[in-house]
Amino acid sequence: MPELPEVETVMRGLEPHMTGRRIISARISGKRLRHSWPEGFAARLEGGRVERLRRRAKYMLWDLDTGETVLCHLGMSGRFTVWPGTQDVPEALGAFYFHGPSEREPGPHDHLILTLEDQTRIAYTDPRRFGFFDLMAREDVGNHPALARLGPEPLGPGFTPAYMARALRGRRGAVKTALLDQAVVAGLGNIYVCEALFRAGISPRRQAGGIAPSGRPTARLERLVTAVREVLLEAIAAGGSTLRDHARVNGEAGGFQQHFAVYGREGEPCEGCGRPVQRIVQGGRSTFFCSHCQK
DNA sequence: CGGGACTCCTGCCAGC
DNA sequence: TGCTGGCAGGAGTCCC
Repeated sequence: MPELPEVETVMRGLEPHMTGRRIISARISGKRLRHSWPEGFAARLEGGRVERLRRRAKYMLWDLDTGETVLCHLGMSGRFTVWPGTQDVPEALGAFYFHGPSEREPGPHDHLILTLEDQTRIAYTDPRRFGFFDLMAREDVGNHPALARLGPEPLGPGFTPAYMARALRGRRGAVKTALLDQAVVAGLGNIYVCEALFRAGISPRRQAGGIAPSGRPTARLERLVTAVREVLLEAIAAGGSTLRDHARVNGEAGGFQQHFAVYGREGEPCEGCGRPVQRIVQGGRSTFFCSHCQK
């Protein structure tokens, strides 16, 4: 699920339920996710009021009035589900994650369940356990190892053709691999890199440094920056992409997967030229592209 | 510093 | 029907 648009969708879904509310109970599965749970994690959340939700790249942050900030990454399969306090647990989701509205016993892949002061319940579910939570003083957030070396936000002012020219100059690896490097630009994943390269008409196999030989912006870089921004904004507007499960906190699917031009479409006709979309492997991960439309 | 291989974990699907 | 291998939206570590 989670690249930048999916994390943004989840955060927007959680915001109206969490912002301004106090956490009265936090329960963790105790199972190790990508990292061990921080010392005293649940106890340090309980009693805290959520002041603000933020996103940085694929990370979500919850600022609490205790002075601490929760850092969360969804990994590959992490998702949040919300049950507003005034509402019954939805039937379908209840069967899947909880055993019933009264019991609300956690399912096997629920790792964190919050209860807020108005009885809203928020569950974090993650079968593969590649996600993680951390907790730190708010002023230390920027120094957290996961955040300290991230590149600019692709939807922020720092992501420009001039920046990309400097960032890619001299890189000998493929441009596709460079765009997945969170130190180059923070928040892109496999789907949106494939889609952006298709829109920009750039071959994923092209050498990254070859797009910016002089370290100055080029027409290709202009197209790339524009394509990345457009694909992300469209995906956010569609509520993200849902491949195997729901991305949104109310259980509804995102819709952007309907708009994939190349991702997951090996063998299907390219919407530009009709030739079959190809799949190759780069850095151990699938790349989908059209070798005719992308040069 | 760059980059490829490998790793963590479970679920799902195609193919036999 | 049932098993097996491959693959999946991420990212850290190790090694060259």
